[in-house]
Amino acid sequence: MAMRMKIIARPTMKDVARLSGVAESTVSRVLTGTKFVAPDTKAAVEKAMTELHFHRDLHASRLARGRSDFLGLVISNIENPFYPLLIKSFETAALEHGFEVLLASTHYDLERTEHVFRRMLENKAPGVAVMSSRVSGEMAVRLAERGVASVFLDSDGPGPRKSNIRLDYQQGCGEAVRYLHTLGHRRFALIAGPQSRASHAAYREALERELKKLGLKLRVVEAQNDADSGAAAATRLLTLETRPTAILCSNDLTALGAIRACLKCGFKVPADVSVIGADDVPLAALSNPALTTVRIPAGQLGLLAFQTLKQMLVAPRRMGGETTLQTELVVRESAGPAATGR
Amino acid sequence: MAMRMKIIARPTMKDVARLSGVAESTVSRVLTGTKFVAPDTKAAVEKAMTELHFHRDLHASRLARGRSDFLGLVISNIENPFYPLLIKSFETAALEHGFEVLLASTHYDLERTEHVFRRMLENKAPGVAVMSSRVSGEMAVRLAERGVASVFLDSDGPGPRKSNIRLDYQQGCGEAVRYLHTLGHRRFALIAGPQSRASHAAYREALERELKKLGLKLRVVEAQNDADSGAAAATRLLTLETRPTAILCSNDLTALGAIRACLKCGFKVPADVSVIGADDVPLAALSNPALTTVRIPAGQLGLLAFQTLKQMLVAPRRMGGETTLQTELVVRESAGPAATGR
DNA sequence: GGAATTGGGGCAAGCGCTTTCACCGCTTGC
DNA sequence: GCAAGCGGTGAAAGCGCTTGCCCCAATTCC
Repeated sequence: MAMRMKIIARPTMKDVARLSGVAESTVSRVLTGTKFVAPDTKAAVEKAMTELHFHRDLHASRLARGRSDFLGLVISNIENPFYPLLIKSFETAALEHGFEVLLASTHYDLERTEHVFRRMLENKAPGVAVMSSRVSGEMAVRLAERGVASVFLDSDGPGPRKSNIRLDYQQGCGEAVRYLHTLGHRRFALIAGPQSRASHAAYREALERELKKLGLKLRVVEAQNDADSGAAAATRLLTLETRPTAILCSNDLTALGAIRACLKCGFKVPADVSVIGADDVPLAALSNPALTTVRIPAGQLGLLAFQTLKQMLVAPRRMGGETTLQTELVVRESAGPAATGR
Repeated sequence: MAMRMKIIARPTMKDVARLSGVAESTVSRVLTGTKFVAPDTKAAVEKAMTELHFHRDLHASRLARGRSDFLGLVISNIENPFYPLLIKSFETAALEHGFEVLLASTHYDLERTEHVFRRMLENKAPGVAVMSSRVSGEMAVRLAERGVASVFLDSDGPGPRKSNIRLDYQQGCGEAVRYLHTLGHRRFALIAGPQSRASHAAYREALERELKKLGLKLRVVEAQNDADSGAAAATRLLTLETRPTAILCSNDLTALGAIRACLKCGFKVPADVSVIGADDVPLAALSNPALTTVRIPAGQLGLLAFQTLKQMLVAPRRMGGETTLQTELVVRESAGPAATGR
């Protein structure tokens, strides 16, 4: 005689409780580990769970618990190759500590940004990391009002329940400028990202400050953050009467575009013109010539963002703090000795 | 006299209902739009909501509703530059249709994969897209058993509640082989990804089939999916007695590594040796020489995955289907006329 | 003009879990 | 020997929302 199997489509804790002959509360306790349960009771419950293919319902759990295990991670656009490593390290750290990650992109769009933050609130995320530089600080206030901790990147400092991570471009820019100077470069240009974004403006200022120390000027051309725009900007620079021998870019994509433009115009890189990027995107090392660049440690950034958030969750209703992350020059092949003459 | 403001930390629907003088059910109805509500009632409710800064609790909503609006998107590793565009298009489509995306990476790790799928179940995702080729088909069964629809990439065909998207490498490989043949190439090599993964094996077979039509053989070297491994493989190929004039790669990263290795060994690309990649990663166009490659339309893939899932959600408890996505050769600079002699 | 329909909205029973409180049977302290 | 303490478990009250059902008034129909 075949066993009469009662197959339950979506078994609940009640089913598990009944099958193992305990109360629901006990099942809950072995599930969450919040209280000690006698070994054989526990074993019986676990047996019943596997038998029924039980999976707890996290929505119910989060509702009853009153808070969720989601951490928000807000970025601007996942296609920016700077993000994947950041996301990965944030996610890994979060997972290890029992959080889930709620990833959302703003696409630099106001409406979408609004939507993203509403989503964070509606999902009751206890904390959110905003790793996009173009989100107004007002969002931090709105989050804080609802008790949500936040950590921003390159925003205007910490606030209540809001921390900030500052990127120190000075270090990396200094290294880059001195490196180029040693190689004999005297005419510097920057293909800058949109100056409306704080981080791009900061990068430019860091560069200018370093050059000033050497009594040198910086020629700035503004561009978008993509390769085409970088190529166009480079072309403009190369047709100048006194063209620069060193071109810095606020971004690796722009730099890659600039290099292509140089080659297309008949200038060798780095023999005729040196190009330095910023970010140290994974593929920077693979292009030809391999890109010399000012590295922003994306992996560390993701980890730091998580840790900062975690800390704020432990110490509720307190002011956030500020941490600084260093940048550094990564020397590869796209910069070399300055060409003599012009 | 100052108004006595009753500030509620986390207002609930009950608060909104009380303030606007209606029942909770009515508030719910204006929130979800499931039933018509008279304009002025609606206005009153909305006014109360903004006044209280009300945000609905999605966990409660999902519990009451009995299902969630999460769609799972399982990838292997977000650092693979093939994914960002795929993720973006999937996410955009999902968002437009009122879904949320639950992104998860397997990292080719069994334990982590297990965790990922449990997470999908626990979050009651009604459907999940598995865009990683190394997830066993058993997962589809486990999902289907719980009524979860799934769509896989390059798996072993459709099944109950499981659809499949097949990448047709034949088209792109054919174009690549004929293109190279026309350019005079006769000695072909493939730097193949691990043959244990179905998609890599399929790529190799497609290539061999096309070459057979021309009476040519393919020399295969196996490598990992990264640039270093590609470089090593290329170096091996170049030191062969009869070295190939055309090197195909099952992946752009490998190809980029291979090109660097060629240059390092003193071979010009494409003058001395032609290299063709696969995927068409965003930065393929930016390297030097710009990479000629067999494109896998990541954007279309993401969209298709969503649409397939959506369709299965509409038609419950039915078999899934299979769709094929074409690949195509994108001609850029890394392949050229075969060098004469050897 | 009375009956039948209909649109708008209230009531209340859950959704599946967590957690407080209470309880039971035992060991421990004096 | 009795009170107190304690480890293990159960009963039940929610968590904040959705939704089936019902009701009331205002229409519409004969």
